[in-house]
Amino acid sequence: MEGKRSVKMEDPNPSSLFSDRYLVSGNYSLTGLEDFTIDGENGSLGFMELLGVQDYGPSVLDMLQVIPNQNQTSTVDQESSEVLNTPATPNFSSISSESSGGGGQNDEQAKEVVDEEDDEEEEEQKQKIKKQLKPNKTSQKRQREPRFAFMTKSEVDHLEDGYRWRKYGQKAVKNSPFPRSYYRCTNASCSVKKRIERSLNDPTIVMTTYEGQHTHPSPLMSRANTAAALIPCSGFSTGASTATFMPSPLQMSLSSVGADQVYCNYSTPLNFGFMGSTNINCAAIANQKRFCTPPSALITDYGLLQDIVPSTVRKEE
DNA sequence: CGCATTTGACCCGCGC
DNA sequence: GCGCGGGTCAAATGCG
Repeated sequence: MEGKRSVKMEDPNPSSLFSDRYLVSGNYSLTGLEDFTIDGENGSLGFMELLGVQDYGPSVLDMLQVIPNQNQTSTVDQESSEVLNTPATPNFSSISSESSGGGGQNDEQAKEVVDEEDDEEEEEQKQKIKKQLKPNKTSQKRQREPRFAFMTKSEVDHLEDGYRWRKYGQKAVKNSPFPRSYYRCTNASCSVKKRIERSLNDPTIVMTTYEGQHTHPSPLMSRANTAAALIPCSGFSTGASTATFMPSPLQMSLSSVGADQVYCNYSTPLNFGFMGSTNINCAAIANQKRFCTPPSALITDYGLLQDIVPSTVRKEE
């Protein structure tokens, strides 16, 4: 276990570090995985709350909140306020596309003959089914789950976060050479989605946007909850310390991902305590850490705050 | 064989 | 109304 390290928010050149759009007040202390707090102006859903992790174990991010300035993010706030109370409704409506009519064809040949027509009819039927389903889905304006985005300086796009994800889509992003990937939680009863894309401003930064709340514990968490919580990666105490705020150039990313709240983490979200295997986390962190900006002189006392906001990212818009 | 990924098609909302 | 871009679906494909 490492001793606590305290860091004052105003120490590492806050004017350039933190966007004026994201108000943060108070001091926070950096430790392995505990006693890390950042006080915003108002309380709202925390990252882990939205992920539904808070019920399953201790987390640094339980106490971490980044509150956007309301003036600047009013549109986002409005949207989020619309959906915050929306229960997570599973999207898995079982549609039995089997032809209800059936019409038992005993004769194979007759079946083949009819197949072509059936194909068209089936297509039409499918279209009808779709159209019938549409109003149910869209009669009400599609409600969006609260979103959380955070940024991670990482070589790999898809960061291990303790949950299992299934990729269901990928789209090219306008004005960006990097595609956006869409993932859905593999748990059948869980409708959480996440999007992953690389920052246009800094390709080494991965923007991960979570949408919805997990309705189940992390698969890894259930196995290695205690171990992960008790044995932080001592070699990379960045788990807590890298949670930070939106540098100016990346503010654009906030709007692009449509997140309600944004966490910025230039190391990795991997060792946030709620994660699973410590070994896995450490390895991943070690791998990703190499892409962080060297922290120069502040690494001892200030953790990796300079990692958090590399100078290259702090350029003006 | 089961599950995950890929990828083109489709749908929808929004701005003009 | 139309076009564009974001988001999702689902068949095809890959992989262990």
